Amino acid sequence: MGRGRVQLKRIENKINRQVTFSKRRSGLLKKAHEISVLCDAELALIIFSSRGKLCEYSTDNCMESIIERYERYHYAEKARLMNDSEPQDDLCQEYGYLKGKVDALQRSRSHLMGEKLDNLSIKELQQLEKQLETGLKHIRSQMNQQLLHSIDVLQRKVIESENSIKKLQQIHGHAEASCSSPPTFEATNSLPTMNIGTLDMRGLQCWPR
Amino acid sequence: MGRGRVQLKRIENKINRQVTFSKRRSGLLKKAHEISVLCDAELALIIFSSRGKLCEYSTDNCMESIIERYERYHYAEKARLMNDSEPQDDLCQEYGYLKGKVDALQRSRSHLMGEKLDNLSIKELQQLEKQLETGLKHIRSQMNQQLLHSIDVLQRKVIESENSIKKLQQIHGHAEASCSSPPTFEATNSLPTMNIGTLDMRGLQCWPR
DNA sequence: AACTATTTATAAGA
DNA sequence: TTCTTATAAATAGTT
Repeated sequence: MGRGRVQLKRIENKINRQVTFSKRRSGLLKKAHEISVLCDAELALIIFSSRGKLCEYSTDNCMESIIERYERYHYAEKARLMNDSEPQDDLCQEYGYLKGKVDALQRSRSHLMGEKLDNLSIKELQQLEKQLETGLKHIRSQMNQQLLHSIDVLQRKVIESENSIKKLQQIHGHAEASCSSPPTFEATNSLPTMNIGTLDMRGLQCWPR
Repeated sequence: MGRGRVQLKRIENKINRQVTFSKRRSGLLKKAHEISVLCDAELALIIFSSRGKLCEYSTDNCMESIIERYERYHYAEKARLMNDSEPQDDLCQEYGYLKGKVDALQRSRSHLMGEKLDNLSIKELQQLEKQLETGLKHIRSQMNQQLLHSIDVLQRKVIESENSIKKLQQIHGHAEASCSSPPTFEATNSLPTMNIGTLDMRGLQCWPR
């Protein structure tokens, strides 16, 4: 794209490289955002320039959770690589302690994700099951709260705008009172049936993050 | 690009969305590769389709090291913000990195346990829910396997002892053949219905730990 | 940072 | 899926 055909090899001129990088980076970020929105995909993009500057994009602005999801996919391999990692010098006790902690946390975390269960006893598995069931309950309750809150906020907004419209109509007389009244939204506590699993929340400004 | 102008919003038609995703994904991967080569940049791209399929690109095919670099970049910054008085040597950096990692793991673990959910979006909560459900499935399947194995071991033991008893009876004659024969256990593959969820396993010595 | 001649990406159709 | 093609979009080289 552009006046010359592009050769797929490193641009040797430093200035050119820098300029091209800047242009293409913004293009790439734009396209990443587009596919994310258009196709409902979740994606993460990490770019380090040749001078080491970081630039990133991630769907919903949650890079960490996407990286985590990615690592779940490759968990087995990663665990293997981490297992034969170096025996550290003990320059710093705290450092060793932290390393152990990372290991322990990682083990605990994989158990919670239903991985690496081979060495667990029936009793431990039962405990884990109970733990996950409790966790799920909390998560669902939290989801419910957020949804209800969003609905509440929306209801208030609708009522507000309805009131504003009524006031405007009163001020301007009732010349055209019988036509083009806005649709109304019944503020009721009985929510209509909704499939939360497929509810599109992207436009909704949810709870304080 | 193409025959129509593109609206930046989710494509509602499922087929269209899928096709567009496929096309744009390859475009994105191509551009990612190009900027990487042309501008000597290091980059990582993770794409999850709306149906959860993973697709990835990374410079020099080393996703993990780029992710690690990314995390170090952030942890370093974080550490610097937290105590900008520290003279940073390598060990301290490594320490800060591990500390950040512990934080991240701890957060992830809490989320999996249904704790500290306040800062999660609806989307993240839904992801978490799905993750836990998958984990539970694995755990229950693992439990089942262990239980079936224990039962198998017990059955074999019972059959062995029955055989031993029969042999002893044959050796010692049939003087009292009609009284006090031991209860028999039918070695059958069709297990009786059992409620695994409430089965009391406390006395059972299960499989190698 | 803008401009613009070109190349490239891709939406729609087959 | 894959190909074709008209058209929108990106961008290389230039100002």
